[in-house]
Amino acid sequence: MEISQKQFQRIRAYYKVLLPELTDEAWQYCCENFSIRQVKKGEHIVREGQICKCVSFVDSGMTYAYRLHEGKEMIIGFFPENTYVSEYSSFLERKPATYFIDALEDTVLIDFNYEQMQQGYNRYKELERFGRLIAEYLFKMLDGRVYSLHSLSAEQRYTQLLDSNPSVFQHVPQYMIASYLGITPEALSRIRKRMAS
Amino acid sequence: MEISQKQFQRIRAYYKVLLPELTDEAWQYCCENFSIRQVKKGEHIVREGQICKCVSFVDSGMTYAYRLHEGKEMIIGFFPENTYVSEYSSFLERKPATYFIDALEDTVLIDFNYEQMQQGYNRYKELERFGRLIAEYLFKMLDGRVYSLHSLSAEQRYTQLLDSNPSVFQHVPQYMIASYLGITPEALSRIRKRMAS
DNA sequence: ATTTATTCTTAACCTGAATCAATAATTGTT
DNA sequence: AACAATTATTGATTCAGGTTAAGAATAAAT
Repeated sequence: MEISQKQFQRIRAYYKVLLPELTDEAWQYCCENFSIRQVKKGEHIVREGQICKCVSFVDSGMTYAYRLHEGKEMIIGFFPENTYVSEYSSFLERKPATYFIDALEDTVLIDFNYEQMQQGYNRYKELERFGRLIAEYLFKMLDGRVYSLHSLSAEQRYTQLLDSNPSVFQHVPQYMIASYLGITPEALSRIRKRMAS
Repeated sequence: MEISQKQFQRIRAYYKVLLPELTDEAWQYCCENFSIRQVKKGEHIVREGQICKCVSFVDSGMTYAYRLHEGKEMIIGFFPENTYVSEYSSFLERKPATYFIDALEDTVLIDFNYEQMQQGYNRYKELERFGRLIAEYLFKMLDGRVYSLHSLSAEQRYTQLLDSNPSVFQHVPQYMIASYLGITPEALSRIRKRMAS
């Protein structure tokens, strides 16, 4: 599918945040190797058990990752517009994904697949660096998540999410947020009630 | 302080696990820029509030990371011999560390500081790659930790640690393991009792 | 607009782990 | 060996959050 000039611009802007020194040459390589993917609400983007083949930029829409655990959906995270999403451990190690990634709304993804990225790393020093910066960025995300799950109470985790990522509440039903926070929908409802009064 | 030839060999072996293509030239650069540090039991390696200046290879001994939270030590992780330890978010962003890293036993560290690493990244494509692989490695560690804290019960987390990292139990008092698991020492004691019978 | 499905709330009760408090077992020290 | 200090266990009590079950509020579909 075609990628519009506007989309290219947007992605490039996001690249530049991480990597100001991106050259036209390396960018050209990226442009030639992106591929675009449209996913309907409720469809899988990554399937548990299959190797995750790419890192995807969420151009528009909303995605989330979840794991089936003892019959329940445990929600790992939300990845809105203008973020990168991937089952990164599966992607890195070429092993079956341990969780799903689905579209919560109709979503447009821009994919960069494993082989293309590895080739990019080999050809362009800056892309190698981009790979490092992506990994470092993802590390920092998880670092905050570990802190939150390890040291904060359910209520503190909720308030922290409200502060740090309020837009999620516009897109995601409350029972999913509860699962993300590691509590039941009932518990979240009670926390909200307690905080309102 | 001097680094022995034996120590160099050991570290190189650990580099090669992540990065088989390490050349002699890049390795030479590393050797010239390592510095060695001896830390006594109970001493700080990284202090909360100060910028973490290096990534350290634990050549011998035992280290652990913990955060002071509401008056209590929350133990983030254990880093034994032959692993890398750092307050990596602080290191990456040049901002004050949010937790401590201490020596649990007399420990020998081999430090690679920020400026040296950045310079290495610029000079040697392979070191840039090494930086990426380190970040990816740390990502995978945290990914498992998030899964454990989010989806497993205290007892499951304990059994998982027993399976995946039994050597920790030789070096670390039980109350620290409890904190790492996110429970009290009393709760861990009860879990052990329950499992024994 | 009415029905149907989904999501959210509330209440009663249950459970795993926290807290408080005391004792037992280790480990370290002189 | 005797003492002090640290670490681990056990019991009684409390509490956050889970479970079950029902009803209220939204949203979606015909």
